[in-house]
Amino acid sequence: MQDHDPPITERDISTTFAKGVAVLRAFDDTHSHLTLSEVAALTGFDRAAVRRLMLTLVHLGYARRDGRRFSLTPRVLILAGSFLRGNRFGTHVQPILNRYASLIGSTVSIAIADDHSAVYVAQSVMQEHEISFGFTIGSRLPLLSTALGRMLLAYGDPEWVGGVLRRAPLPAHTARTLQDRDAIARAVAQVRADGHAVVTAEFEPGISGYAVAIGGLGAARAVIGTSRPESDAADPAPIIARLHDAAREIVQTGVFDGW
Amino acid sequence: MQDHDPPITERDISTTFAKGVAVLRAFDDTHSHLTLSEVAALTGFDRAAVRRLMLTLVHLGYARRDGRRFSLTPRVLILAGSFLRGNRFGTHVQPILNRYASLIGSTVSIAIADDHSAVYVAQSVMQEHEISFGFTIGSRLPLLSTALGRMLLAYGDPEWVGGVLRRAPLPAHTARTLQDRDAIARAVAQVRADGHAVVTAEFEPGISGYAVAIGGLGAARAVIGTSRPESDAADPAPIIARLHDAAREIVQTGVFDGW
DNA sequence: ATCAGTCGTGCGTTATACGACCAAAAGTCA
DNA sequence: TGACTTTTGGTCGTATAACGCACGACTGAT
Repeated sequence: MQDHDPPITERDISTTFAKGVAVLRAFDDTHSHLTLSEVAALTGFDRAAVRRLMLTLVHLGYARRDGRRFSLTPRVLILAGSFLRGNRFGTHVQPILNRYASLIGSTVSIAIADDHSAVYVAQSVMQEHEISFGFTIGSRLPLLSTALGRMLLAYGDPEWVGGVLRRAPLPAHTARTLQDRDAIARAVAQVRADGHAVVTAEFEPGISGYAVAIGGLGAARAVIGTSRPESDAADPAPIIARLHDAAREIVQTGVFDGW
Repeated sequence: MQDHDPPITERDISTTFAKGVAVLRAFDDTHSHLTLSEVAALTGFDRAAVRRLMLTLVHLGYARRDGRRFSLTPRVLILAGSFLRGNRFGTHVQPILNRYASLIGSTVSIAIADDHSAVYVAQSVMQEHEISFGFTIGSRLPLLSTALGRMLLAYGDPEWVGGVLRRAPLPAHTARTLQDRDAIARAVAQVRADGHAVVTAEFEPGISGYAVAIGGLGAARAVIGTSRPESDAADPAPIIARLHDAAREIVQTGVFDGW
């Protein structure tokens, strides 16, 4: 794709390892306790292979088994922890999020694209606010119907974007969810032109989402955004401006540099 | 070890997958940008194998390459995110930590054992406090010289504990770091008897650490603790009591159930 | 230009994945 | 409750893919 460093990566990639990661990822918020057969069904792999891979995860301590059901252990947090530490996430990125969340007055989140979803990978924390709306790190949002998602699409690889626009599921979360894929494509083009995305009530009724890219048109793989009651925001411009400020600061950390 | 569910796991574990995970884990806070040779040296694997595994990670989007150096991408956060969501971490565990941190007046953290270290996997967040002392999720502490570590040892599998007591590195972080392994073993036994650990100035000068187990003697794989200036704490009992309260609440979430 | 270090590749050996089979448990219906 | 069907987990042999080693090319210093 954008791998210009080594000519290309053909098939000197380890399918076994890739499958293992896929097995690990079969566990998400809706599937936290799975049987071997369920994992096999979710990943499309052979049950025998899934069994070996799952037992490997158990052996390494990343999964536990209780009878026939497997689940992940907190040890998987270590996999992310090394990245967080190595990139000074807690000391450099998190404070930026917290600061702008205070300024804006609503929870600020960073998301990246994964499959057909935008996934929260970081979020501001505010002592008072308890929890915004149940969306936390790891939450998945539809790319097509949210501000974060459309911002990711606007700055994403055109080939990938085309595929998502054509094939990604498009459930009508609300009465106002855009159902016309061509219309969504035009909306994404507009987002690209504007440099920011505002989407109202297409995913959660009465909620408007705001998002800008972290980095420039070809360099951005992550987006930052917030959401607030639709009624709140007569003028989105101040919010967008703040988000751009935050994005600029985050770019300077280098954590979200292109990959 | 404690796998009584299936008789035992012998060699129906996938070494390729295990190696891939090890490669992923070669990236920590002190090694965030590595060459193939460095990864090979850190893991002890062949360079060719490391190359395939790294390219696999790049292909999957979990790593990037810049010339000859590889580094992880924020996508690795997704691996943890699914666990966090699936176990309602953000909505159930995190508030407990935050609440008790306010009560106690210092940052509260959860750690698990990994290799010869205790690793932070969760931490309270306090808007005001900015950052406690540079220790964030992913931080590694020596098992032998910290309260969190000795608590993990006190409730850990005896065989594993013996190995750690005998073989784990024991640098003298401060002038007061216990250097006699037998004395540390006795201290760990005392911790097991007490049900809590207090360690003063053995890791950071002027800082006392406090820790209790999350779960009972055989069921605890995680510990919760805090640290504060040595001068603060004439009487550790109230702090320990609070930590026990927090541990009880966290046990009820089931997130840290034995594995 | 030399030299040390690193990366990429081809081939023989080793180990993994796949599919089928069997046993056992779970679910179903009378 | 009983026997039935269905599903699940574990095992075994074989084709296939990955590993490890060695060699050659390249990069970047000194």
